[in-house]
Amino acid sequence: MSRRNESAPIDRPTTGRPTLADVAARAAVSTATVSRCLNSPDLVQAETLDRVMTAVRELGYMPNFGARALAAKRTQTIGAIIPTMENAIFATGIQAFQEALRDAGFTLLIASSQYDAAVEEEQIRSLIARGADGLLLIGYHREEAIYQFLERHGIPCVIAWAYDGSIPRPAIGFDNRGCMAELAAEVLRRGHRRLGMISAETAGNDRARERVAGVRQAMREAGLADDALTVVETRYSFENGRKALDALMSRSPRPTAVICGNDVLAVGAIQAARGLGLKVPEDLSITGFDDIELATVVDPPLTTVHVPHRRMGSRAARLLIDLINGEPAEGAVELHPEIRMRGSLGPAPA
Amino acid sequence: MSRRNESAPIDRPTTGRPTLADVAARAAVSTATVSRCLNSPDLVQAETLDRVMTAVRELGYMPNFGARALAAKRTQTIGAIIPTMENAIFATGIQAFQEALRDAGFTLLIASSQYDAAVEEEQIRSLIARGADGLLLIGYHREEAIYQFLERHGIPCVIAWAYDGSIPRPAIGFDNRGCMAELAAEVLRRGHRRLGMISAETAGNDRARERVAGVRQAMREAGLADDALTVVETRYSFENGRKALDALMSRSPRPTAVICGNDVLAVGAIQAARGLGLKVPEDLSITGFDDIELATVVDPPLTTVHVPHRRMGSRAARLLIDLINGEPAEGAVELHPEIRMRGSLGPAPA
DNA sequence: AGACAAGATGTAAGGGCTTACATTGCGTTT
DNA sequence: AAACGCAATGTAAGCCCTTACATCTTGTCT
Repeated sequence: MSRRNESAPIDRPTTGRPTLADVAARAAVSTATVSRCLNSPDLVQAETLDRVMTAVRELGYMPNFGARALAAKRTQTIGAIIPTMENAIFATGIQAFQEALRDAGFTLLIASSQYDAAVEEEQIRSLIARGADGLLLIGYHREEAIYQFLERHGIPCVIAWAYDGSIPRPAIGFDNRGCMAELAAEVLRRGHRRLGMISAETAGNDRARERVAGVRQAMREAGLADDALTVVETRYSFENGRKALDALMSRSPRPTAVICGNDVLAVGAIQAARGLGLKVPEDLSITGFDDIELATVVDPPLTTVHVPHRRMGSRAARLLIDLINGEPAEGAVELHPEIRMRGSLGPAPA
Repeated sequence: MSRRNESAPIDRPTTGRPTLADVAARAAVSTATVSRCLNSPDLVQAETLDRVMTAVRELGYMPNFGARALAAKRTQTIGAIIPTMENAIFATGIQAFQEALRDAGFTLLIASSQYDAAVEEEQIRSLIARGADGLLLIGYHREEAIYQFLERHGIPCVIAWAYDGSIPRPAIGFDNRGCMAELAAEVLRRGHRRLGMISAETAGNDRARERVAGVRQAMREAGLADDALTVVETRYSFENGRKALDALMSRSPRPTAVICGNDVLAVGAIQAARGLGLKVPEDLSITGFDDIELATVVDPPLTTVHVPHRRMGSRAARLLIDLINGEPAEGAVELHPEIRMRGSLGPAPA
């Protein structure tokens, strides 16, 4: 008679998922002890721990997340809602965010809102219903009621990809307006006087709005009239960048430089310019924003604003975890992107 | 005295999330009725329904996901584990998958495994612990024990991005080897006799392995010796594509065509070729695989295999939902990608 | 009018886990 | 040797839902 047979509990169910009770029975301890082995192993004697963990392994036991969340009122899960996963803009930052969370024992749940406020709201509810201990959201702009809702539920929330010192909310990001103004100033310094801008849709997107405002600000500072700028709004995609550039170039007089709200649009714009037989930057300068990997892959490489995505992601994680643990968090954090001068920006044609 | 005050329950807790019981009290019904209003509204009288839904709204009630999962033993949630979110390869397909799921009332949970089998396994467990009703996995290759584990737990699972008629498992994908063989045949037809290949790491990646096998198959069929092909393995990224091309070109004799395991590597390769002063396709032909949007953005545009990502995603969703509902599912589905001939492939230099 | 079916609602038993509190068994202290 | 404190473990009360079953109302049929 093998010892293994002896120690197997009589009534071990052979069907369905094993539960804490099954493990407890097999290890001949109470469910409380099994729970402790799993959650705070230092409270339990080495020998007992060993016996329990063996049983866990033998049964292939896996705690039921729902039950655990119900009993413990926390889930070690945090949720992030990003506008889109279709392009690389958020990928790097979120990746870093996830890595930092994992190091701290948290799991990340990601949802994408397609830049739609109603979808975002639904997803906030869904993530909270799923027991998210905290949330990462992109940009400040959303209905006040949502913030109140989060507050009422005691769900900490960090804003990323935007920074506004005047808003007292945990955030990590950068001054979209200021960065874009800086870049636009560089463009103007090169003699460009008629500008085009391809922006993301500004409705419900404060980052896009701020970037447009940044260009206008630089223009005012350079003494240019508002009508020296033509703005086209479109959704992020190569294809839309192409179309938008065609639209800008069909106007007269043509702009000599086109500032794009992000790199994806800028790459589309470069391609369209090539299609029109325009040389970049000799005939037309084009700039981007974000500095995704693609920016150095196109020809000519893109002059753009380098956003420190990885740093933003990992600090967002730290910020959020501090908030969840009730530790003193550092409030809003401002990062300082730098302009990367590359081949797509040149002097205005004579 | 306002009616509102009258109808408010005495002991309505003012703190924390409202529960079913709070709603029930406020609407003066039992918790069972509230539950029915939420889950099968047609079982309940219109007037009662109205009263309950009003209470739900007034309290901002939101069911607790964990409790619901515990009680109902299903979650209307399905999980997907993809190798990476860093590039666009899976983005489109997953997007379509998610949309189809949403239409059917399911929520998608996404995890990324970084092409690491151990991470994938951990994530499978985590998704199941979270109560996923079904799973989407990429490619067939993983330990048999994992499939048994899923079976034991009764979790339906669909494989995507790969199709192998000889494996009796619900799947939707395409014949990676066959498609690549077809493309390679086109390359050979143009007179190329010394080939290079930049592949993803083949360890634990059956799609990558199959694609390499496809190239070899085409070569054998054309009567070429195995050593006419040099393969470099690397992880997916522009940067790695660049380095790999440099490596291939430092050999002698140089290949006249480089077949890449996917479009991201191919774009990197094109860029590196430009850096070496090589003209594509006059001096060197380069091909990709996937036909992501980027393929038409580079210069020259990429000859590649067009994978119908959206179709694959939405049919994967249907397949999985059928399995979950115990309906007769259609087993493995084979899609037929087409080769897209573009500028990056030309005749072998004289 | 009485019997009965069908529809609407209520009652209460779990579902798997965590954790406050109770119990047990030691080694120490005096 | 009695008293005590502490470490290790057990007991059992929830956490918030869903749902089988019981109960109560109506309306219909004969």
